[in-house]
Amino acid sequence: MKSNHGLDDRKLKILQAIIKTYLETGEPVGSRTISKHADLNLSSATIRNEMADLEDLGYIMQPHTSAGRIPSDRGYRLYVDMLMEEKEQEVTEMREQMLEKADKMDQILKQAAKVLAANTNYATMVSAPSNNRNKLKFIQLSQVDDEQIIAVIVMEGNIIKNKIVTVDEPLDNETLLKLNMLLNTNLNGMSIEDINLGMIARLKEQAGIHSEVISDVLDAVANVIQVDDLEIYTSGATNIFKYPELSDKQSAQEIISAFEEKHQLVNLVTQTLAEEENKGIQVYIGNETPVQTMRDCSVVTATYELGEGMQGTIGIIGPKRMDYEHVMKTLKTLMAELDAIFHKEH
Amino acid sequence: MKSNHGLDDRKLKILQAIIKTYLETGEPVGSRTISKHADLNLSSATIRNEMADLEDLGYIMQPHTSAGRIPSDRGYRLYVDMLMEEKEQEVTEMREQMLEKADKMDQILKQAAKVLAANTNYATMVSAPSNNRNKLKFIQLSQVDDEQIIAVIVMEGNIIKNKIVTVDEPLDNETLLKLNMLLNTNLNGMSIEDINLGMIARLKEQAGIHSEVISDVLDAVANVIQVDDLEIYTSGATNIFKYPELSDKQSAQEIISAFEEKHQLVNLVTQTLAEEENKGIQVYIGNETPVQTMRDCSVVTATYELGEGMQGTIGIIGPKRMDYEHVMKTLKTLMAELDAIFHKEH
DNA sequence: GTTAGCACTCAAAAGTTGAGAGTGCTAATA
DNA sequence: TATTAGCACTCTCAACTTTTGAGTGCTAAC
Repeated sequence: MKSNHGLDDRKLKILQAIIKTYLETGEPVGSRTISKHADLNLSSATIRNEMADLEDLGYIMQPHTSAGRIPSDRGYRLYVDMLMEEKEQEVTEMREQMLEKADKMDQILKQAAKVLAANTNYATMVSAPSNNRNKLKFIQLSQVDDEQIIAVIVMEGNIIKNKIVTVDEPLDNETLLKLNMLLNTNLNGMSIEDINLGMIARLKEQAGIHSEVISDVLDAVANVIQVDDLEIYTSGATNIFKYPELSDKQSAQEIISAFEEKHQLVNLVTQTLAEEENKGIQVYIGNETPVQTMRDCSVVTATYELGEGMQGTIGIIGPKRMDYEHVMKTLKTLMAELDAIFHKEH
Repeated sequence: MKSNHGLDDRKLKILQAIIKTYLETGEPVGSRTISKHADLNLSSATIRNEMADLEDLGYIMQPHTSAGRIPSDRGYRLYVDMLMEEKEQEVTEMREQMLEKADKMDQILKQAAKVLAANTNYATMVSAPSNNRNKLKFIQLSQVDDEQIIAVIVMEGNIIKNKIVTVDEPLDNETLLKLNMLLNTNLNGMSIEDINLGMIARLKEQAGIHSEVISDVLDAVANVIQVDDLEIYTSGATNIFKYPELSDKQSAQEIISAFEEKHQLVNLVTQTLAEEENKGIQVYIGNETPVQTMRDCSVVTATYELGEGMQGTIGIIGPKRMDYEHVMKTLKTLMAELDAIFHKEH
């Protein structure tokens, strides 16, 4: 009884057995089922007594009298916490930078979501790393036609953004060269957070009559890196149909909507990134979730880092009776995999 | 009895009444309901006789004895064909080019899908125009760092693509300039279909020792414009939950999957684009659909053209008892709207 | 402290019934 | 001859009842 949950060893074992069985079947589990469990040799009657206690303590509950028991959110929580303790040390090491070489980052992340979904049979999401602290690596303006200039912005990690800027009259080659020089010497290595008003004023001043172009370009830079621009890739939303408890019309509609309108998932990302203390894997059970429509689900998220404060989120959404053990293992593997990919194609 | 469907006027009217009523209610419609219809003054008994005929002819059917009738695919087809005839002339004019100024084309199309879904309460998809025949407008190589060159490719309609090319050692400024000149003078105004082996050989020859870079860039061009790259934006997939006949687990799962894995929708796009004769609006009813998973739906598609053979597809997917009239009208309006948007921001 | 046994509860599945909607057929009507 | 009224019949659906079986709590015995 060292932990603060106030359960003796036997109760813990029974609780664990209940949860595991429930994870497999999705049906309330009765005393008889548990009594047949190999490792603890107890009659169903004894189990019943213990179950009554566990229910009083709030770890399990009955959907109705004379049904078996199902784990409560609190029960899940205890179970997950125990799992976490076991895995903790292994988890920490996997956060490694997978920076550089990501021309096709979007494709890789999309694929990651897909693989994860296929592997777990749950719904998954992967957010692209936020670019707030990412540094500018290269900016270039080019004249496309008489009225249009294209600004190409490349950031660390080879994230590329473009913006068409419309001008009244074409800029001559020399001016373009000058502006490019100006932008690159001043902005190289800066993050969006580094670019303050003073710097902007300075740039504009130096640009002279072309300050407007600079303005537009800086707008583009800011815009391009905006948080609400946050790309989110999803996969396997329809997996929820595999779990009857989530696939009544109402729930299915809500959950799938969230996956369709990805902005609903942004909460999940920001929340996950906000929880500093636990940078590894996080589990939201039922009402703990930041996304209201997923209150009947469990959500497991992990933060990955591409170095330099660029971090993204991976999430798995499934029923509360999710196979937490497998999910965590798979998350870890995926991280390793991603790592390998980002490094392989040097 | 001018048309070849072999129905006299009265039968036609009754069929129409049946279909319209069914579109509203979603329930099988009985003879009594129709007999109360204002414009044809007939007793239910007469209607029954006519209904029996219509059933023999395959236009309607009974889900079971002593239920009302529902339209068969063939019935819908006739109904839709008649609608089409009415609308045909108006439809043709709306195909106008909405070329130029589409830096944010993707956002506009995404929004278009959303609006369409909100307006119709069906699921919608919008495909970005295929770039097969789109012309290159501007290509530029720039050195990003020692090992990397970025190729920026701008096409008519301001569709921008990037590709990072890795090189063994940095190219000096002069070489870059030369290569840029080479690429632009040769490729400007060409479509991907225009670039043949001869041209490639010529380019490589002129590039001398840097032919490899040219190779990579051309690969990039080809890749970037690939058909399977076909962007498809979707919205309102969960609308299908509004139609009981589509929202049993099985169907919902299948349909929503198609929307999630957009590649399943590619068929729809290619098929639509393939049907040359009818460039306006197309309707696939039930089994007519090119997407197997939508065999219980109706799919209405329209082709839009951005000039120069760049065309995309808009699709609406809903139950067979779709409000065809409204859908077609909305499709038209959307086209007009898109047109306005693409021209407003000159 | 553990267990066997029994009465009790409840949900889900399987029947049962009645109402309602709709049909097909026949005979009467215009 | 085309239309209609009327009636017997069919079938689904919803409401209700019954049965079954899993599971419980409690008590008394080990």
